[in-house]
Amino acid sequence: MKLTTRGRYAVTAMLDLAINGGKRPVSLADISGRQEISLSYLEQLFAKLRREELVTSARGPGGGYRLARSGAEIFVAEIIDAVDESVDVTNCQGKGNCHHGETCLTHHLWEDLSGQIHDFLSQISLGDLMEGKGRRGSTQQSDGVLQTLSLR
Amino acid sequence: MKLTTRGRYAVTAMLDLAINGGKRPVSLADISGRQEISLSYLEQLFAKLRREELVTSARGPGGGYRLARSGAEIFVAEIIDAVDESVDVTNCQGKGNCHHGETCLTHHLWEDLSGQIHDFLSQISLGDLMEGKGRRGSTQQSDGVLQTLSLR
DNA sequence: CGTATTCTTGACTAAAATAGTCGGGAATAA
DNA sequence: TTATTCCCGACTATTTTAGTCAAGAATACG
Repeated sequence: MKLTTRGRYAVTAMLDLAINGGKRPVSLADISGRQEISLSYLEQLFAKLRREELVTSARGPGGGYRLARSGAEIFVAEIIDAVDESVDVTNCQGKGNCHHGETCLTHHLWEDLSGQIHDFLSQISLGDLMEGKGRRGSTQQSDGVLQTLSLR
Repeated sequence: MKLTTRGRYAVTAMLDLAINGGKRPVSLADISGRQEISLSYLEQLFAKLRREELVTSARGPGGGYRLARSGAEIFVAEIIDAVDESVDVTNCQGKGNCHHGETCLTHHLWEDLSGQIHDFLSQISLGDLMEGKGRRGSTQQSDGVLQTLSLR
């Protein structure tokens, strides 16, 4: 799991799609204009999002992209995974140069930690973000993880 | 909040320090050897960790670094914040070029999301990682957030 | 049919971040 | 006094990010 501006762009664009996409598909030019992301960069991102079947496309005038599923069924982790190939934690794996097992220990711990972040982001959907459930300090009632973490 | 290999290096190094640091300080050369991180790169990271008062240093033979507090009081988020300056989400802020408020909306949502990740990592200490509490699928009992997220 | 629109693809480039190098210094334990 | 270790700044190579460009394919619409 990696968390960079590219992932942010992808989540933002998908959120734009969730918000502005009704019956008609949304063109990348529209998203580009609203979110101030360059068109060609969006093209690259959406090529990956389409490959991972998070969006569907329609060519020609009036065409564009649609969410492949409802916003409630698309999770932030999926979006980030689609555009950000994850880090390789394989520094020492199998090489046997781990003195006293320590090298492998910390690597493994990091793997787990990044796995936890992944699990966490797997529970937040575009729908949640739209409804404001993703907001810290939200006063909404819910017994999910998001509420647990609304600390402020 | 950003999550890159640099942050991983820092967490790994701090974890090494937590594990191998008893009465005596731990030299960067030791960490470099164990974790296979270049010495000079570690120097840069520890300069920042020291500035943020997460570690203390001792010069001369037998010198090195110590955790500034106990592992139970040092949280993953602090470490990552110290070495990874956070992303600037200020693309449109104050510029008034947000058509229909949508641009600001998604930016704000992203800010919140990344804030949640930050909150999440603020609850995991080096001590937790050492004890294995940070492990997914851990069978240990605890009513904290870590347990909530141990999904597998 | 023709044309404008939009996705699709690949190659290329500029800028920034990451990871690492180098060399000189200052403190200090032995 | 010497080896060890932190400390610091400047420099460099590599990778990633972000963006450009150009050509092409599908398709709605007049």
